[in-house]
Amino acid sequence: MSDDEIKKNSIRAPHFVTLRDIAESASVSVSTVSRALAGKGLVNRRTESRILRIAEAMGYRPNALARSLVTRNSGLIGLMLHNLLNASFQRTAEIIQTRLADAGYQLLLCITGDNPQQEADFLSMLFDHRVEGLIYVPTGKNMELIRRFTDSGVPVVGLIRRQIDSPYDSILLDDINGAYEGTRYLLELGHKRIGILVGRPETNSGRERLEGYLKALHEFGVPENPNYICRGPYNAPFGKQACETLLDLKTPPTALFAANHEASFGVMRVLSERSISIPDQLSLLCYEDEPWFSWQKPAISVVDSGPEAMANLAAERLLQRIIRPDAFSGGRELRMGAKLIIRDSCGAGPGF
Amino acid sequence: MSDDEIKKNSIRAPHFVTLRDIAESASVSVSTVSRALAGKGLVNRRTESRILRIAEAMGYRPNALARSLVTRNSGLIGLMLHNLLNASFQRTAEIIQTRLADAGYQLLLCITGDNPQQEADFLSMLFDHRVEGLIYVPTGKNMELIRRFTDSGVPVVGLIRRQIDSPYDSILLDDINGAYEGTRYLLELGHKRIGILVGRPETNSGRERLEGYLKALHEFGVPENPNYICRGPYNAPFGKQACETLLDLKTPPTALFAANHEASFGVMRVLSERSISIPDQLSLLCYEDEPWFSWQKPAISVVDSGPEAMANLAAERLLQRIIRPDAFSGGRELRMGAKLIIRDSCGAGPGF
DNA sequence: CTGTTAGCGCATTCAT
DNA sequence: ATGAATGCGCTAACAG
Repeated sequence: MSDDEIKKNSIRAPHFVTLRDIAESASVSVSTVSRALAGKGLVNRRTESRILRIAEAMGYRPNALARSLVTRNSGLIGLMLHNLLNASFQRTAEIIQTRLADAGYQLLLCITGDNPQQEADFLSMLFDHRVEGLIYVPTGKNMELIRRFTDSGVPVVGLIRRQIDSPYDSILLDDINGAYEGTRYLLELGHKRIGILVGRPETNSGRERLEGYLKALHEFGVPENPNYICRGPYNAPFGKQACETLLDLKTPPTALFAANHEASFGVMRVLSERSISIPDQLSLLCYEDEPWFSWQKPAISVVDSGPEAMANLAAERLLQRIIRPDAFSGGRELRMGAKLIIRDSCGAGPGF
Repeated sequence: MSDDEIKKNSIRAPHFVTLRDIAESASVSVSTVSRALAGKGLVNRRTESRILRIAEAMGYRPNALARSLVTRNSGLIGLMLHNLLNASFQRTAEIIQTRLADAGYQLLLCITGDNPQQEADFLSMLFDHRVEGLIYVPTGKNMELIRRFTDSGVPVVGLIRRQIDSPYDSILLDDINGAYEGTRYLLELGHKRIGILVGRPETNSGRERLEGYLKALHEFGVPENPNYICRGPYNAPFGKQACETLLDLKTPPTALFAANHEASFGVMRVLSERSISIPDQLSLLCYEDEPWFSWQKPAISVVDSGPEAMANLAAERLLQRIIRPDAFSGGRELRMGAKLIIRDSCGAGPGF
C-alpha cells in the first residue's frame, strides 16, 4: 500500500529538491538554508558549509520562478525580431543574447514575421512573464501595449524603426547618410549613371536610402533619372527583374547600388548570367554586409549598416536602464552610423 | 503625509495589477476573479462579465511567474545552439520558436559557441527557470546536467550529435547517406576523380560524410585517392586553401564535393578567381543549402541536410513528450534523411 | 455559484 | 547566528 504510493509518486511527480528538503536533511530552518545559499555570510561558517554540501549532494537548484516572484526580478528579457533569415537580424540576436547572458539575463526570443497581430500576442506574453526589459523592431501598430511596459517601469529599446513620440530609446540606422556615402563614393569614382534598387516608399529604409542617393546626386550636380530608380519588395526576384530592366535601358547605368539588401541576390544572379564583368563593365555596390560578399570574386563592396554595433549598443543601453530606471530620461533616439567597406566591386566610371 | 507616500510609491514601485486589485474593485473574492478569468464558466454570467470588464479596464495581465509556481508549468522551453551564423541553425531556431509559440510556449534562447562550460552554465539556468523542455545540440560534455532534466521528467531532444546511451531522443542527420548519394550522383555523371572537402575526423559530420563518400567510390569500383581528400575546420579559409591544393594537383579532380559547408565559401572564391567554368571545366556539389546558392550562376547543386524538417520534427517530438511523458520511451534516435537538390553546377564527367 | 483556506518555493522581516 | 512568521500572485480543494 505505502509501497504502492511511493512508486506511483516517484514515477508521476518528479519532485524538485527544495529548500525545505535541505532544511530537513540538515536539521535547520528553511531561512538558514536560504541564507547559507545566498552566501552573504550571515550564517555560521561551519553550518553554512555543511548546508552547501548537502545542497550539492541533493542536487539542489533554486527555483527561479519562486525567487522571481518575491524579488520581483524575473531575470528575463524579451527580444522580438521579424525573422532570422536576414544576416543583420542573426548578428543582432546572437550578440544580444550573448551580451545579456553575460549580465545574467536570459533571452525570450520572439519571431513576428513583421505581423502586428503576432507582435501583439508576443508583447502580452512577454509582459505576463514579467520580462525586465524588451528589445524589439516595432511594427508600429501596438503602442498601447508597449506603453504597458514603459508605464510599469520596464525599459524598452527599439531597433531600426521608430514612431514619433515613442516613450523609449531607439537605435536607428543612418540610412540617409549611408546611401549618401555610398552614392558619393560611386560619383567620385566618376560614375554619373547610377542605378539604384531600394525598398518601397512605405518603408523607412526605402525612403531614407533614396533620399541619401538623391542628395549625393544633387550635390554633384547630376540630374536624377527616374529610370535609374527601382523600388520594390525585399526579395531576390525583385532584384533580378529590376537589374534586368536597368541593364536593358538604351543608356544603362555604369554603376549599380543594390540598396535593397535581399534584392542583391537577384542582381548578382543576373550579372553572372549575362557574364558582365565586375567592376570593369559595371560597378556594384551593395547595402548591409553578408558573410559571403567578401568571398565572392570580385569581393563585393558594401555600405555596412552596422548591426553588430547596433546590437551591442542596444544591449548596453537596456542594461543601463535596468540598473538606473530614470523614469524621465527615456525617449532618446540614437543613430548608428553606416560605414563604407571598400572591396573590389567598384571601379572608375566614365568621368564627368 | 499620506499624499507623500502615495506619490513616492507611484513613482518608484510601478505596481502591477493583481487579482486582488480586481477583487476589491469588484467586491468579490480573489478566487472568483481567478475563476472568472479562467473562463471555465464556473461563475455567474453577469458577475463574470463584470469582472472581465473591470480587469480589462484596469489593464490586468496575469503574472506568469506566480501561475507557473502553482501549476508547475513554466511555459518555457530552452533552445541551445552553437551559433546563429550557420544557415541551418538559423532555420532551426526560427522554425522551432514559431512552432512552439503556436503551442503556447516561449523560447529561452542560448548560444553556446560549442563551449562546454557555457553549455553547463546555460543548462543550470534553464533548469532553474524550470523549462518544460529542452532542445539542444550537445557538446557531449555535460551529461550529468542533462540527466537532471530527464530525471525530473523534463523531456529533452538532442540535435545533430548524440552520445551513446543518451537518455533522450535525438534527431540526427544522415550524413553517411547524404554524402553517399552526393558522391554517387557525381559518379553516375561520369566523374571518377572526385575531390572532397570534409570536417576533421574528430567531428561527426567529418567522419560520416567521408564514410559515405568512400562507400560510393568503392561501390563504383573507383579506388580512393588520398590526395583528393581534404579535411579541415569549418571555415572559408580552409576551403580556399584546400581547393587550391586540389586544383594544383598534376591530375586534378573533375568534380568537387564541398561537404564542409563553411568551406564552400572559400571554394567558390577560388573557382571565381581562376575563372573556372562551372560545370564545364569542373563540377561542384555542396553540402547544406544556403539561400544564395540558388541565386548563383550557375545555381549550385547541394545535398540538403534538411534543417527545416529536423527542426519541425524536434519541436513536434518535444511537444509530444511534454503531453505524454512516457518515462520509459525515451532514448530513441531518428535519422533525418538527406536530399539531393540538383541545380546547374554539375555536369558530365569524362566517363569510365 | 461563491468565499475561505492552503499552499507553490523562496526571501525577508522580526524576534530570539 | 538562527527560527518563526509573512507574503509575492496565483490556483485549487474545501466548504457552504
